Amino acid sequence: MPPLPSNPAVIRPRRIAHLDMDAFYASVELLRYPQLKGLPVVIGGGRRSVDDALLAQPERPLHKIPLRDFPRLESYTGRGVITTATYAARQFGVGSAMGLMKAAKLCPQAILLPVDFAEYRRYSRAFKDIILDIAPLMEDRGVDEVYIDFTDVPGGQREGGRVLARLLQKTIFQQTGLTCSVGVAPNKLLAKMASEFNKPNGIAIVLKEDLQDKIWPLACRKINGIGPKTDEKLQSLGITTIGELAQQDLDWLIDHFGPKTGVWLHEASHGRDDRPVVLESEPVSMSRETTFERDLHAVRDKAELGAIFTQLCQQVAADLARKGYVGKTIGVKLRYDDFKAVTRDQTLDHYTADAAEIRQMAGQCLKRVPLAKRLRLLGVRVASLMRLDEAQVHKENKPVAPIDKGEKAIDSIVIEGQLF
DNA sequence: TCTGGGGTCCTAGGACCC
DNA sequence: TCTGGGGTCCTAGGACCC
Repeated sequence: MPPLPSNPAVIRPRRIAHLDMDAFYASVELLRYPQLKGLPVVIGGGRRSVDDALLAQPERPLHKIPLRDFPRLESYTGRGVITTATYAARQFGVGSAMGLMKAAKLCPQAILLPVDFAEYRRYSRAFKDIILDIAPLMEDRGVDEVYIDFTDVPGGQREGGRVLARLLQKTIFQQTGLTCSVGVAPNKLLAKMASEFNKPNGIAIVLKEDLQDKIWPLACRKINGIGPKTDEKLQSLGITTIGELAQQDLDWLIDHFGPKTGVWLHEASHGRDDRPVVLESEPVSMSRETTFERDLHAVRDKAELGAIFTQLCQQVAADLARKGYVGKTIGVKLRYDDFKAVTRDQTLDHYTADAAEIRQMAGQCLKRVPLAKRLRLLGVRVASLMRLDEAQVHKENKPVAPIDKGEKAIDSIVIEGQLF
């Protein structure tokens, strides 16, 4: 067999960057409220408008609001969790995902700001547009993170990527006032780890030959994809660092973690990862869920639950419509007061984005779930999505069941539903 | 006064078809 | 008639990430 023709695009060593905004939500808030700089600030909580007091005086600019007018953590009651905490707040031991009530005990004087996703999304769009102008191969990984393929960007190979990383940092800071950290490496796996090395406002370059010195001493948990469960299992097997993981025999890893995870652990520990930078992707599902202010009972709180349920269905339907999708797998999610969760879903023979139809199907799913225990969360999900424009093409080819139930109001279905 | 909300991907069993 | 596969879809749960 003749040798395959060489493909320079494949052989060329990749330079992949991971760019991570520093303390993104907190930094955006500090642009609005610079008077909070250096203070313990916690962002989180539900939709209760803790900054009503601030907005109540529009003639007073935000940056002039005196500290005493900001709400404090100690006055919070509810089930929210911390989304972000500033460094000053972290000194007190509070951190991401911690319940606000618990945080209030550790640092009652901390200032509590509500999460303002609309504002964070604006800044997210802004910094991503800046990146796209400079380096067009960008993968969106959420509101504050991206991967960027430096390989073919002019200057992307200089100093291992440092020159381009510096340019991105500088431009983003000039245009938004926000700092970020960048890691550049031969692949996404290593780039992600590298971006943490010199936080905040740092750059780290990792080359293939740096594996032993820079990666192997790290805890296994630093690998994106090894979470608390896998880490615990690794620890129980006596493996703490990535280097120790790399020492393990592939067959031994497969025995303990299965073929897929076993191979992946082996590859990751050796710094190997050939995932491409993905520029565009289609959503798989859309959902809405809510945790109640107090646990609700399916029978005793039937009316309240029914109203919430309907609202969730309407929100999902609105999300689908706004983004231009239809779906055919409808499901519910419940979390009981003991925090155990269950899901039920069912697939239709046609696509829909209709609130009433979603409500009806979700109601069917709900009937298959035990409802003796009290509930703390209810969610509605639509999956198996298709873009609306494609769905319409399908519809022309072969007619599907009617999506529009017309004036058959949601209210009537709520009454008919017998859900609780 | 523990533990949000919105996602993706994987596994595993069963149904069903070829 | 019996046996054995493979492939795909559906469903439930769980790990993980931002």
